[in-house]
Amino acid sequence: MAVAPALNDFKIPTFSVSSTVQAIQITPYWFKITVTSEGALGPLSRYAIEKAKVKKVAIFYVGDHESHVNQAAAFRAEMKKAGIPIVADEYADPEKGTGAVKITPGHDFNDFAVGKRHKLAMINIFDRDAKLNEEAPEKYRGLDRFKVRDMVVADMELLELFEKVEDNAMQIPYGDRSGVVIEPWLTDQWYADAKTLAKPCIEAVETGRTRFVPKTWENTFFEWMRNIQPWCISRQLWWGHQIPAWYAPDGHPFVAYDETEAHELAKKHFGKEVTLVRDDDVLDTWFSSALWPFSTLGWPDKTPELAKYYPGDVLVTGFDIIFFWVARMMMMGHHFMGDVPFRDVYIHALVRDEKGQKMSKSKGNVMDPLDLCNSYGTDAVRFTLAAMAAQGRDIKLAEGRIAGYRNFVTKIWNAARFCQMNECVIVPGFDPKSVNSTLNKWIVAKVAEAARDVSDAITNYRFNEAANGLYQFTWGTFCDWFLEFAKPVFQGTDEKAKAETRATSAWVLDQILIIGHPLIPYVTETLWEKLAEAAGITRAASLMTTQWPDYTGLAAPEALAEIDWVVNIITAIRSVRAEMNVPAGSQIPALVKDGNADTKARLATHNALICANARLSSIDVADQVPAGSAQVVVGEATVLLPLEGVIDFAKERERLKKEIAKLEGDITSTQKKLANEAFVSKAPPEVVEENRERIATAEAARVRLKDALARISA
RNA sequence: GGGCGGUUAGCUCAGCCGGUAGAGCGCUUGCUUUACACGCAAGAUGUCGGCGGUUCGAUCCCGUCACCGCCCA
Repeated sequence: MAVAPALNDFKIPTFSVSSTVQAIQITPYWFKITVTSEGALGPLSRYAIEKAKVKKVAIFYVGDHESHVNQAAAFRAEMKKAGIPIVADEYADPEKGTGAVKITPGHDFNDFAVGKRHKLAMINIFDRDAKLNEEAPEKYRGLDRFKVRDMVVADMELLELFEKVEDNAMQIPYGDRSGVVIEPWLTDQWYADAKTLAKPCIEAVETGRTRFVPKTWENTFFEWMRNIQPWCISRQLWWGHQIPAWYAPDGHPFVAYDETEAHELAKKHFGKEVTLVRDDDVLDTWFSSALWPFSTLGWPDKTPELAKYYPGDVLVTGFDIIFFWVARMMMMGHHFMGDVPFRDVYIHALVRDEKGQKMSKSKGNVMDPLDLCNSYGTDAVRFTLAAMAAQGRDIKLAEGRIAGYRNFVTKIWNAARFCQMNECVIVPGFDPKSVNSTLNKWIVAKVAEAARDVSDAITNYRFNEAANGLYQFTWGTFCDWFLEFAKPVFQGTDEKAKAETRATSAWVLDQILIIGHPLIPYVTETLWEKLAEAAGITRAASLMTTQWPDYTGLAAPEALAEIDWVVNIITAIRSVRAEMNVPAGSQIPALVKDGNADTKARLATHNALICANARLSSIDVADQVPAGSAQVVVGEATVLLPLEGVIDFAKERERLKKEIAKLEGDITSTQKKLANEAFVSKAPPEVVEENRERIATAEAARVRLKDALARISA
């Protein structure tokens, strides 16, 4: 064993069980300790009864301790006669009780620290079942701690030394599995020199050789590593790596690589062969686990895997593991490999239960991911966790969220089905740069944008943004608009356009699978295979090992502006229809007034598309406004829906007034801002300009809306 | 007691370098539009915890208070 442990004085173990601290009412007992004829020193506070059986308690004073001790000289002499030391220590609080308190260094963490400071005897009064041992007065030996507590009270009452019992809330640890109060218990343990091991790890984080994401977790790491205590590596379990320490008959320990070496050491020490007994304890789980980054790669052999994969790129883990695993892996990595085990440490959110409680196996409040997967699908669960994995925040897992993302997975499946029905088959060698139709250029550019967003987000460990980017593109852009716009093409007669749009659709779907794969691996991998099958091709690789594509050179600003305009005009018309309660099924004509050249051209090009999606019988350019039209402003133009006899014009007037009022509110506040000289002179010019444009746009729209209002108010 | 984080729509949560707030679910209204009702379309909803400060301008920066949570002692 290369990390030579030192036999430490003591450890106060809790048998490696996890415990929950509960506040319970316990009852400090007050006893009268009458020492001499000069009188009682007074009741000792917080006299935890089960510890009082031992004669050799230490009692100490605080504050003005010299005078206290002098005053109590007689008491002190008496205690000394009984072999009980009195010490002065800051630990006792004179504000509470009498300022004098008995301590039991062998049975309390704080008392242990006081005991060490004053070199007091550490007396253990329990056996491993928490029954009283031979250190206790004879009548208590072999009896259970709780029973003895009652007996001591009775005995003290008999001696008329019992003063009172008080209620006092205290934090008591209970074993999570046993449900029993856990008692500190003195045993010998092996320790590793954590301070030495920690030093290079601290430096690694300071110099950025290991990086925490989010950065704030550095503080947690530093705080712990800089104040690190010796690491107790002994565990009293029946399984695990046994501690490589052997004891001679006189108790002298030999730490060695194996038993043979231990014998050699013993022989050197004693000058003869002796019988050696190996320590029963096993190494702390974290000790063994800390070897993981390199032991899994073949260490201690110098394997090619070790050379290639050590150090790793990233460790993904929870913050509660920073103390345990992360720090330990770094210690061991540095010690054995001379380098950090990983470059980045991504601290992910902790998934809590619906009450915000940390899930724990021993607590039994774990939401079984398999159950969730059975209900919603594994992709939905995985996607939900990614979507909620915002940095620096815990996740309270809500099932509604999972159901929502389950729908998303279904949506992709249905989109693929739609593509299949429309013969959108993968065209080998398809070049997205080569597409001619504006619609196809538009979606290709949108793919590039979405892929870049998702990719950036993943690179920066912003998985929620990656999930959101994929979702918005797939559903909000590809399904809601592109496929809808592709429908007339598929049903049309322009074979050339049909072929290109089919090929483009298949390509886009493929890109969704690729960029979506890290988040929803199962549905994407399945579709990846099915789409290839349908196209009669063989994929070069499974989706999992497919290269992330290069999407450079796919931008198309003009196509983007053109189709975005189509989207806007359709949305605007739909909105008016819905607000005016135009029956969803009825096809109505529309007219466009005051459109510029661009608008007129786009209107001509996309006429059928707009009609189909806005449920229009026709849409044409018009100079005249028919009486009784609902009107909506789209950019510089106004769209008119002649609805004489169909709609309620009082309602339409209200609608227009409401929109005008909204615009006027905006205009007023922006004007106010621009009237502020300080703003104009101090704000960045582009911000000032932005506000000027805002006001111009709003005013233009207001003019058009007012016109519209005037037309139907006559 | 020390440290860290949180408080944003009914719920669960985003919001990067200060420039008039977003998502999912839920809700309202209307849809047998031949991929999808796990759907489509349209909509409503916010004193960005309170109070001060810095700034031309604060959900964002600073201070402070309140409440909630976590870690350590």
